[in-house]
Amino acid sequence: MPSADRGPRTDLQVTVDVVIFSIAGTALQVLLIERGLPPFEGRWALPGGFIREGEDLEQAALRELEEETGVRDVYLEQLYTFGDPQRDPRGRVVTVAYYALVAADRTTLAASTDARAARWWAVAEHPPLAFDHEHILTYAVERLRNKLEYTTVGFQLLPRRFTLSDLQRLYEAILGRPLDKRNFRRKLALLGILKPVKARRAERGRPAQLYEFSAREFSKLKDVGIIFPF
Amino acid sequence: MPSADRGPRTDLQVTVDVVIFSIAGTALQVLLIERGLPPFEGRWALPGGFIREGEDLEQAALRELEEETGVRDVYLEQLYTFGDPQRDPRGRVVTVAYYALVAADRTTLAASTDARAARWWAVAEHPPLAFDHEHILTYAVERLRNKLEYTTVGFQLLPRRFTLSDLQRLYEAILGRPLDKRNFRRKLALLGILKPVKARRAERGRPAQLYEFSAREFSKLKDVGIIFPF
DNA sequence: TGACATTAGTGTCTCTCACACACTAATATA
DNA sequence: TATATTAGTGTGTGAGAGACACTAATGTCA
Repeated sequence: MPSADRGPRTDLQVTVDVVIFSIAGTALQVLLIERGLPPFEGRWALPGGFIREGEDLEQAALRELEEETGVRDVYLEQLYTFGDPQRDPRGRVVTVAYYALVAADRTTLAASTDARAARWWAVAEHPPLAFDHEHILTYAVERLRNKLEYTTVGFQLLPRRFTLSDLQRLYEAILGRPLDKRNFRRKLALLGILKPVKARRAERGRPAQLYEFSAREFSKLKDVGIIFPF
Repeated sequence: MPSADRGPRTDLQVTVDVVIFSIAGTALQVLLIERGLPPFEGRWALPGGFIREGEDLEQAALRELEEETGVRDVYLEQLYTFGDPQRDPRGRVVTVAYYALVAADRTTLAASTDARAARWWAVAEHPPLAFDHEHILTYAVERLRNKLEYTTVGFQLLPRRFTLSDLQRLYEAILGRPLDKRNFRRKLALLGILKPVKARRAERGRPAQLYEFSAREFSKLKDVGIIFPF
């Protein structure tokens, strides 16, 4: 905390940047915005902006998220704070990065009343990014992968009802490696946090059982400190 | 990133606070500073201060660390960024919290040329803290516990040479629960990252073999993605 | 000098979980 | 009715986690 050190500085800004993830088919997607102003005009960047008066950091991140996607109650987690003095050519800008997980069916890509272009990119094929956003994105993907292995955050990326194959594809997309179907399903069954609903879904091939995530059962597990072991 | 949003704000500060851990005997310790100025005059607080011009966040944390303890090359990790608008009565102050691990034998508690009182407190018995520092400390302890279970950060808290009992006491102090001696030693042996040195240490009872941490062997493990499984 | 207190050091068994692995079932369509 | 496509199911093996109790080496004190 401030002591009788040297005085505070004033030419300094704090922003919040949000890495918004979603899933499309078999690929992990990230929402990017094409910058309309210098610096990095025309380059793509993570959505973000200055924090406002009286606004908590997480509130600011939620606001950015809602502005871009129209959704509100999604998974959001603080990622890391980047403060390299050179990271923004305009001056000293410290940014607090968050990442968010948005279910594919809920995202409406907030009508671009905003003049800026915003679109989803497959993480594996995204364009060059402005500022140090490449770094932030890489870090977010890494964190997401780790979290996936010992929590259930991944469920946030699926619609309310989904098949076990959906879930497995999700995990494979994020982890970037194939998983064994039987082992995957066995672990899931062991956890007992999915409940089958009275509906099936047929697209091609044999129809698949639909499931819902059972927050009830899950909270029981959390109480006992059990986590999601993929 | 800044867009054509509303303009930046100027009455805003960024500080860095550092939770500095050490081990004394059987208890986890944290370094606190008694505040000499309002707000919270007379209260104890985490060491910290404003970031300086052209100074990276981590540099700022290292500087605070060195000012208080005189040590430089220690384990330091960014913890979390706290930005509640009410957290500092003087105005909007966003703080980036770090935590550091300092070996007991290296800490010299930098001669208090500084007028401020600084001392180690057992985490379990620390006094009330200023600002939201109680919250930060709690979070740091939690993080340290987690890290301890899947990395080797804990070694940073011991002197270069130590006994297996020292190491076990360290783990028990941080985790707050007893560990089985044989299981503990077996896992350690399996990792193969400790090398015995030609010396033993006797205080009371049977003299104990001294060990050193083998960074060589450890880096081999890291390459393969193996981690410390306590 | 021998009993005692104190700390260091050592193996085995059981159970759970991770991982490898291949076939049958249900539907749509040609 | 054959074929393509996706869903669904069980077992065996190996590694590691956790429970558990005695012997060894030293210092101290009667």
